[in-house]
Amino acid sequence: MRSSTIYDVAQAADVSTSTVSRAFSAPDRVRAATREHVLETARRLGYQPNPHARALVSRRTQTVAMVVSDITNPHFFELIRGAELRAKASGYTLVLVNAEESPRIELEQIQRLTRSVDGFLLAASRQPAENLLQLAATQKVVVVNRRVPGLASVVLEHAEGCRQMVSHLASLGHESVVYLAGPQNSWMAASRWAAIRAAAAELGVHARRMGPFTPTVASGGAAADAALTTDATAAIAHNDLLAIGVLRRLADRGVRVPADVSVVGFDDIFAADLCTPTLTTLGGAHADVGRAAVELLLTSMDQYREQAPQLVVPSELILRRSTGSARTSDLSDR
Amino acid sequence: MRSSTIYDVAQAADVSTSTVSRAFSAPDRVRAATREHVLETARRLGYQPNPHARALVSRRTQTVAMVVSDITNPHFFELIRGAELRAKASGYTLVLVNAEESPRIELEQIQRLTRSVDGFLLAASRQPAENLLQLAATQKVVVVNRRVPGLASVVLEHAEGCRQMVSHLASLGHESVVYLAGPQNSWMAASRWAAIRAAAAELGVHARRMGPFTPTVASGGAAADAALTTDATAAIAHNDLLAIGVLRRLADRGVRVPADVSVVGFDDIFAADLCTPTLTTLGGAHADVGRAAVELLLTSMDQYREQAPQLVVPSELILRRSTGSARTSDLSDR
DNA sequence: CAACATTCTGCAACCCTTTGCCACGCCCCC
DNA sequence: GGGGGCGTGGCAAAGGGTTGCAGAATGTTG
Repeated sequence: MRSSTIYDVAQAADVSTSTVSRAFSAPDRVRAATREHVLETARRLGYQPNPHARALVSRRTQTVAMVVSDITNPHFFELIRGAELRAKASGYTLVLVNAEESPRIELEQIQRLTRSVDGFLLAASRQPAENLLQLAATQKVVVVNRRVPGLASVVLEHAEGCRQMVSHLASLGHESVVYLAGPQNSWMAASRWAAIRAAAAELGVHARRMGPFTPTVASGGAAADAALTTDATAAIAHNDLLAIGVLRRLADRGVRVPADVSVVGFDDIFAADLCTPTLTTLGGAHADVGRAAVELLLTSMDQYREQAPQLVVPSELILRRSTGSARTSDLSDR
Repeated sequence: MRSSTIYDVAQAADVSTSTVSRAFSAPDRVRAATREHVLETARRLGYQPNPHARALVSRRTQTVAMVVSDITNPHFFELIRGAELRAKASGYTLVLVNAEESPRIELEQIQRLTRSVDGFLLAASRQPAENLLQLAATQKVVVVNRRVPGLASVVLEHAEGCRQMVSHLASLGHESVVYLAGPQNSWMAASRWAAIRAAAAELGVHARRMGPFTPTVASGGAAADAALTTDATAAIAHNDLLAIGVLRRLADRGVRVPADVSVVGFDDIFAADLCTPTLTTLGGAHADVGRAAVELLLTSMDQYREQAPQLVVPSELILRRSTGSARTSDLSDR
């Protein structure tokens, strides 16, 4: 039972295929009465345009790809959800691609899809900037939670957020903090460290960086141990997963949080409000980030922009139980 | 800069387009030397077949769609991940579709995609069985965590799991349990209740069902309150999200878990090990479920099967802190 | 009513591959 | 030496739309 084509509709409506085509994709190029008649016939025949035939000539696939560095990171869920919803609202389909934290896989997957999608959303891309620029020369690209000069981007605000974070710790008496850094090639990791360092300097707090660490719960053990080799009274983990891993390890080692050490994370994932103690973290409307990114991508498809827009979605410091006053005595004296 | 087509390659390699096509998709229809030459030329020209042109005639898109009832449910993460990985391994792309817990949206999205994908993975579908059968008449379909006579399916074992769960509670002295049910149209909810009821009857435990509840943390409040209107000493929540909501509400109301009430969930989501108390739950290798589902779908595409296979992936009862001995006195006496 | 402008609509080429069918050359065998 | 079979490769027809161009129909104006 072959499904009906544009020919069937044309024949049934007694017009040419071009008229049928236009009735759908250029409604004002055909008289209202004719259009109605065609659409009605199409409906009656259950006609649905074949997306591949359409894509073949129009070079529009009505599909966008979202590449995430690690699909298992809960932080991306909201991002994906926002993007999916927004895409659907414009009749676009979202293809999800997992880079598995590997720049090579990321690139391979992108190559593979260049012909089948209209554009890419690159979330937390691990590619060097030049690769991205090169890609953007032939594809529509929006980078998410990363900024690359010349590329459209959406990031969750974090410079000011980091400042607030350090300031929050400073006000609790912390004089030495450690940043447990994310992956080497993560723009976010570098950017956060820069913001933390600047804020620390300004507030007279000593800040150091350790790592890099893979942003997973499993890596939290090593991160916690590293943090404990320092005199820092507060640890800022690259993300909530890492922070939760740190909390676990500290509990195992009998270090009290926040009495002995304060811990903060980034992302405000669902679990941050469940772990013990609950986690102070820099959150924000991740779904909005995803939504905005798709929006940027879609508008960039049908209008040329002199300058690539760089959007910033506000963040919010969520205070929970993992931060408290700095301990006054040395940890080893306890 | 138009990218190179099969014509360019054919011309450069001095063969016909059919030979180029066959060099790629039917390697043994062309002499080894010719094939090498063609492939080399293609490589040199950076030729990549246009997936749409290919799909148009071959009717194969190398894409499968996965429809989930709610993309924000962490339980699906592993499922999605397993499916994505398996699909990628066979050169397939995974399209993710969110049904937002709405049967209507679910159906619309499926319709929209019928022409652009080779098959559907329907996870926790909320459609009535007849809709699914009808869909399966024209599309390749594998249902996940649901069983429909006549359709290929993969489910995480839960009948035996529910038995273990009830048995675990019975051994702790619980004589009355309540099942806080999932959505009305969820096959899983019905199936779990049947298993729980059977096990309870067998073990001499009183079981009742309340609900339905939307399987979210937010609904946990109502579910907990409902549970407290009964004399049940243990609550089995439809999934971990609901269970976590229940835990929260119980804590707010000063009901101790597990001293006063035991709580168990399903899925073993990441957060189940983080909440307070940690949650006893029926877990399993969800990624395997996703993997198996894709596998079933892919094999069903190139080989006819008399009988639709129904796979069952083993589950595992994870004992944590939310279950303990049944209280001996009435809750209101406390 | 003629001349011209404006909408509509149809023709036909094109988008890029796949694939059924046929032709060719070669080897083998009788 | 002629015929059959097999391994290769080419021809050309899809596959289902979109779109530039031009002709037809309709409307406007003087």
